[in-house]
Amino acid sequence: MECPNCKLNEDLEFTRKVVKAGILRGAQRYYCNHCKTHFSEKRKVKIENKNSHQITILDIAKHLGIAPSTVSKALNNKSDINFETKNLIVKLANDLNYKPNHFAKSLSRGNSNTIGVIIPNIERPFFAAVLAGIQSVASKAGYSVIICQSDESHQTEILNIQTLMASRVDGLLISHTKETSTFEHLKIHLNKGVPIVHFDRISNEINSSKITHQNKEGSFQLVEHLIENGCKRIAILAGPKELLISNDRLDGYLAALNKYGIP
DNA sequence: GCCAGAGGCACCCATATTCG
DNA sequence: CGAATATGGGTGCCTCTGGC
Repeated sequence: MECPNCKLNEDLEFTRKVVKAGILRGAQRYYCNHCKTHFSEKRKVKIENKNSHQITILDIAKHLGIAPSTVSKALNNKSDINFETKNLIVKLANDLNYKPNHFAKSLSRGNSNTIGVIIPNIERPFFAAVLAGIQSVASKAGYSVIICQSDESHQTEILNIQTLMASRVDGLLISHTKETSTFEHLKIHLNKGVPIVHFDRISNEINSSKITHQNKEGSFQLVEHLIENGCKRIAILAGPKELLISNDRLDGYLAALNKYGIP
């Protein structure tokens, strides 16, 4: 132990002059009577990196005795690198099973290549089909998708948005809960320039992109098509409670039936 | 002087730690 | 207690070196 100011060694005189002065953030604190200053004990063991098992470009660089930036260039097919050096780096990366850290990539690039999706209920076939479509398109574009379920709870929807934004998603696709009537939790992010797209359940209160379908008109055309193709009797199956037909869709069915006088 | 190859530093950002 | 610093991985940009 040595006082950083006096630089005195740990002799008898020194031990008389330095006294323990409590614990500060896990480290022993001392007070030097000679120079009248406080100082902390240096930590002897460096805190291990929790992800130290993961191979990084630094490991590859150290192994080959070159700079990390050279490794980065080699692994990302940049032009200004020697062919043989590049081959050495790529071979070692393969041997060590190197995988890029996506968090660090998003840190430097400012984007995560990830899209957040919030749906009210994953059990509804409609949303399952929408998710399949989103996943397919996003994957082709090189994006990953994080899916959250609000479970028709406004509070859960807010928490989902906070979680997705903390994960630095590049954009958000959302279908609101039935409880949602205020949109401040979305406007904050929209004003910061985060792309937000509403689908299925939309609101005109918020100035975002919207994708919806016309239930009433679509249902009307569906029934009309059946009637014009010879159907005389039409049964409407409501299904289980969670799959009940929406009112506007039912209005469409009934309007078409009334038009053709079919009970 | 020009060019290719390589090195090194700042930056991104949140969090933990250190220090006065 | 607040300010300063370190940490993590990867990239962009600038600088340096050596060969021609």
